[in-house]
Amino acid sequence: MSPRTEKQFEEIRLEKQQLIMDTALQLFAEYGYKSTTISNIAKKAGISKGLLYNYFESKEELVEKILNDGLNTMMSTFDPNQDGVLEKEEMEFFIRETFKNVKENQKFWKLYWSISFQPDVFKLIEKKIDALLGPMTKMTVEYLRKQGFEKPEIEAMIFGAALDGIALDYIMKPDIYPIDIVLEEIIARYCK
Amino acid sequence: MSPRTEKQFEEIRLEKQQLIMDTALQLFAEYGYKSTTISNIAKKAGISKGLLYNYFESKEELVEKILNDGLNTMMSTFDPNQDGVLEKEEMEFFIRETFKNVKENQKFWKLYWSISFQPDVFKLIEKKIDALLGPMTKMTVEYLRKQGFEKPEIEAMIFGAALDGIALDYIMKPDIYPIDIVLEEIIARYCK
Amino acid sequence: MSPRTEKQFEEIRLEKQQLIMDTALQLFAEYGYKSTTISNIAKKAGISKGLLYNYFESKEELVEKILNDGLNTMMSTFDPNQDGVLEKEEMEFFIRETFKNVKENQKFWKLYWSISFQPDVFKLIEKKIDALLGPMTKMTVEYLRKQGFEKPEIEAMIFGAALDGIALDYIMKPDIYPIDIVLEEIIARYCK
Amino acid sequence: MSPRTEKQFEEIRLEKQQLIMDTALQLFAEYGYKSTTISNIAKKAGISKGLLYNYFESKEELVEKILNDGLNTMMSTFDPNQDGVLEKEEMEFFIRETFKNVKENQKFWKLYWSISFQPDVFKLIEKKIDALLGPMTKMTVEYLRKQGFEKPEIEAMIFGAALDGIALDYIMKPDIYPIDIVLEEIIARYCK
DNA sequence: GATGAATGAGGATTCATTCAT
DNA sequence: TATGAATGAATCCTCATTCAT
Repeated sequence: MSPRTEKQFEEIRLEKQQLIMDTALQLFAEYGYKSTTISNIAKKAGISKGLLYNYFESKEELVEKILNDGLNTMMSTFDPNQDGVLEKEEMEFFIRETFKNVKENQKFWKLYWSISFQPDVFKLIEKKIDALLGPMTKMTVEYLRKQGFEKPEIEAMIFGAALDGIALDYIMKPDIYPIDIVLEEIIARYCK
Repeated sequence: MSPRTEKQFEEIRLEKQQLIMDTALQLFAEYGYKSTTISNIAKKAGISKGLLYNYFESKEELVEKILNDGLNTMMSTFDPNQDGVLEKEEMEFFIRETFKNVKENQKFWKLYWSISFQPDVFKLIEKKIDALLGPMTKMTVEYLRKQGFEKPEIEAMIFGAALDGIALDYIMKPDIYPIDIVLEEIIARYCK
Repeated sequence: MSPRTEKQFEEIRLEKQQLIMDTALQLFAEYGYKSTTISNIAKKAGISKGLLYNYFESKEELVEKILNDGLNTMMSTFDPNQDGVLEKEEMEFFIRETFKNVKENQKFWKLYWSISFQPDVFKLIEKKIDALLGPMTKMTVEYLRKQGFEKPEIEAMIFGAALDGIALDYIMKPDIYPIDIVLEEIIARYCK
Repeated sequence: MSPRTEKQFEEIRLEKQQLIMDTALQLFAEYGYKSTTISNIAKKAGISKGLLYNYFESKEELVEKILNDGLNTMMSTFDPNQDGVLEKEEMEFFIRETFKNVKENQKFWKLYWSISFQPDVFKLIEKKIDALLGPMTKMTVEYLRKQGFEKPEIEAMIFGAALDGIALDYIMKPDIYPIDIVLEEIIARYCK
């Protein structure tokens, strides 16, 4: 009879918010952002449309939060000790973690790539992406220089492109892509 | 009412059809397929919506034709003598042509990538893509084996991923991406 | 569980009810009835939506009670001795009281006027308004006749319109409208 | 078989636009702006919802255009020779025209008054109203001064309030309000 | 061939109200 | 008494597509 405590409400909110985000991510990844409707999400999550708007102000805010969450997870694996310098072990760790992340969060990556080509949605995370990519590239160049690569700037481009391409190819055919083997080869090539 | 007149009509038809496809591609690339409306296309092409439907049965058919055209262009550069075997010169030619194509048809590639993550649209060209990718991979593997790469299957994956990734990175930042230098490096690495 | 406790409960109930009505009136006046949501009211009053429905059965009942309260306050200033006849002093008293009321309850008047043009809401108080206006007009006519006006029926119309118009103009620009001066002029003209 | 000419299209557009505006005004006046839905308007106008948006970008734009049209009509009757000075005949003309307008366009005036208390809608025409009212007041004051009124500023307030109030009272009870008689009395009082 | 008015199903969003706790 | 999560009908608006001219 007594009302729920604040803590109980907080719990409900967190759980339901996560449920909505998970469901939305799943559908966004499967059908694309534009082709997924709020109705679809609500139905699949087993809630009403109205409730979704109790948790997210708009479809845009929903996708933005999903993207931010995913990006934060990814960021945390790059340069863990935050000293601006990548050691060989850190690079290997980063590659392994990134691909572990890609494997575990295929849906996020599908969404991310798909969003990349829809300016009206991509703008929501553009700044964050830029803030993320700049330092990563710089540190990668320095790392490759230290590793003795002759043209580290170009190599960084190729390295980055390879990672992007591998992730992409894997995402598109996860069942048949031999990602682990490819991954070991990349590590052997760049972290020796 | 001479035959010439009919021929002219046919020419006009083809020109207008091309105009519509060009305009649509431009908008699809800039705003995404879903965010581009038939009205936008018609207005930008300077024609009426009705006329557009005189040339294309639906928005889907329009994008399908655009994608098919682009894919055909690309296919023609791979294994030009159609003997199923890639020589070093052919591979170099293919890489150069592909990237020339990427540079010249950025819009097509943007559309292509964006479409890749929208199953309801991608299904329109899925078969064609698969028919294209299978032989390409096989031939690339053989090529790499001939070139003396130890694990040609894995190398083909990395090679393909690198090309994909480079194309992607370039498409997203065409103004700052040093595509020519990266390209020469790739050729040096795979066509020596 | 002494009777005092119950009385306190009752007091709390009344206080809270008043709080809700005050808050609602404020928002109705500022944003209009339709543009004010139950959520807005509850948040501004610092209570939950559920509690609001504990005090009022619906948004309509809430606005109805607010309007009734305001009208009752106003009625009490007209013909205080309830003899159906207006003396000069009573008329002056009425005018002064009315405008004191208008100045003190601008929000109520804003709501009242706004409601007047929304039949679905106005119907809630229509009867009361008619019951109020009929006698007022009649008594005003008699008063003006006694005062020697030639066409008291017409004059009553003009008199009423002037009061309405002044109230309206003041409500819309309360900071710059010289209501006191205008008021004295009206009194000078009709209560000499 | 041949397409409609531009002129024909223009005609259709003008007619239909007017139909929509007329229908909308009727419903806005009868039920209020917020209580009138786009569906209501479309159904009553015998068109589809979509078509309405072919003519007006939004419900707001629709009401804005209706209000602007009505205000323009009204403006044209004030100070017809545009010399910034009101002669007795001009004032009489203005009063007569205004009330003719009020009688003929009751719906517009109902909408106008109702809108006045909904800031989110009123803001659409606020500037225009202010630009209209300033000069009108000033010219009225000068007129009253010329006419020998002792406190022309105050009289202008009362005059304006009376006109507002009369219009309002008439609008609310058009069937029983003796507007013509009241009007003559006003003219007799202010244009002698 | 060419036009753009017209349709209507469908999508995002709002909000009064209910109800389990 | 008090809370706010939850509902769903209703609202504004969009857009691929059709069709009379």
